[in-house]
Amino acid sequence: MPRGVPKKVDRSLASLASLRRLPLYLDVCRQAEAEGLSIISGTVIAEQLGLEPIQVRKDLSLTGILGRPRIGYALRELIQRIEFFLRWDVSHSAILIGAGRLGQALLAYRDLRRYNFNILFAFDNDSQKIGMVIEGVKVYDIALMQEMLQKNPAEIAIITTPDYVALDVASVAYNAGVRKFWNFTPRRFRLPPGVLIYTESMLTGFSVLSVRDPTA
Amino acid sequence: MPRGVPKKVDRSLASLASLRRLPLYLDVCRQAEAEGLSIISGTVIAEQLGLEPIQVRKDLSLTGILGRPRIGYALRELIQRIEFFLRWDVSHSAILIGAGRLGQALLAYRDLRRYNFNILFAFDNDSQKIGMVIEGVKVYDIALMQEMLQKNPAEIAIITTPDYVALDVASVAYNAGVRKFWNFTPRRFRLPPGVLIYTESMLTGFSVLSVRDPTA
DNA sequence: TAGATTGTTAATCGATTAACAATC
DNA sequence: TAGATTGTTAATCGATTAACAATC
Repeated sequence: MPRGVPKKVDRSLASLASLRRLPLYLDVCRQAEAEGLSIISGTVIAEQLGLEPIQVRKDLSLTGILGRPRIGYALRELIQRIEFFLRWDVSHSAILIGAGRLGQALLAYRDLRRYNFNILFAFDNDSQKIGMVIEGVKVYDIALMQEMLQKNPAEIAIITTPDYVALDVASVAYNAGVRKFWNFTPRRFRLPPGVLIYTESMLTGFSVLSVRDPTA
Repeated sequence: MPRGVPKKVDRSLASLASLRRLPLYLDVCRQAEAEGLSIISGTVIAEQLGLEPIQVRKDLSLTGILGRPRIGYALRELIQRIEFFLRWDVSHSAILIGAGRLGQALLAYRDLRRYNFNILFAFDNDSQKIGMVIEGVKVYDIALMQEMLQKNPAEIAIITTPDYVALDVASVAYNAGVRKFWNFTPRRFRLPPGVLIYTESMLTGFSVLSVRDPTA
């Protein structure tokens, strides 16, 4: 195939499934690089993840990278292209709503930070927590959220409140301009069109674990 | 279509996608029941979740339920059939490895408890935490894990440790007979065949939130 | 060179959606 | 009854996998 021809990167071409696999490839690549390698083949990536090589190649082609037959992909370039494709090369600002145990666990999640996920502020309604600094992030009174968001726009709102207030706090953030929500409560909610809500439900993991047979 | 004919329930027919939607239906049904309804149609469920009615009907048929044209499904029966299909009608025993903030958040996750997810013990290597009782679950020295597991078999091991010990603690649990793992660390690991590992990675959510356009 | 790996085009597979008779 | 909803069969859609020429 012709080399040196830049391919167009179209993020809308990526399926949800591909989007979920790309971080896995990135992880394998980073580890390989840490081990001193400078080149990696799709076959090797596939092997480490228990996937098919063709699937890896197809996914990687989304990033526009061109590999060398018989050799593989240049590691550094591949890492950069995956990060670029996922937009992890630029900062993503976020606020955390609900500074309980789950929220605090997220504040401490190293990999998010490493990939430019920046939590600006945390909010809570518990006077015990207000004023605390957790993992370098200060906790503010939730009553100040709308005002603070208007002064400091954030791309993403993380919702780690009790579920019965999820919609309320999300609505406030929405009114202050937030259009992406990362919902960790078991309650799903809807907002006006033009909003992206990604819900992490523990129940999906539990359903897979209870139904699937490990020996199958 | 013929009514009163019992349909066979085959859990292996369910795709991962269907398995993820079933808890959503269950949630809608429980809410409807709480509101005093005794019947619900696939159309209404679909509407509340923003899905297509045909998809809901197809998924629900997995549970073997038969609805009535023009009417819908009997709520109580539907709830029971979904719970049965997901095996949430029987208890699932688990141990928690790593009683940090994330682990504690899971101990407090009400919906898991409600669906018969039973965390028997927690383990940690922090002497500060050993002996504590969190949400009714006692924290033991991780050195006791293998021994305690052999006396009290658990179906699932939840891994909420730092990532660099994930494989180690999983191996111990594996040797003590655990065959299902719920991995909350960003590190993927492999165990011998015949093991089910479900990994919750925050990076998948982040990748979707950073790439997808809310207005699209 | 020989042979492994890439990228593309085509085939397969599986899941979603459409169509529609049955029926409450 | 008329019309909404079910369950099934068929069609469509999209993702995965296979095949294979190009090539390092």
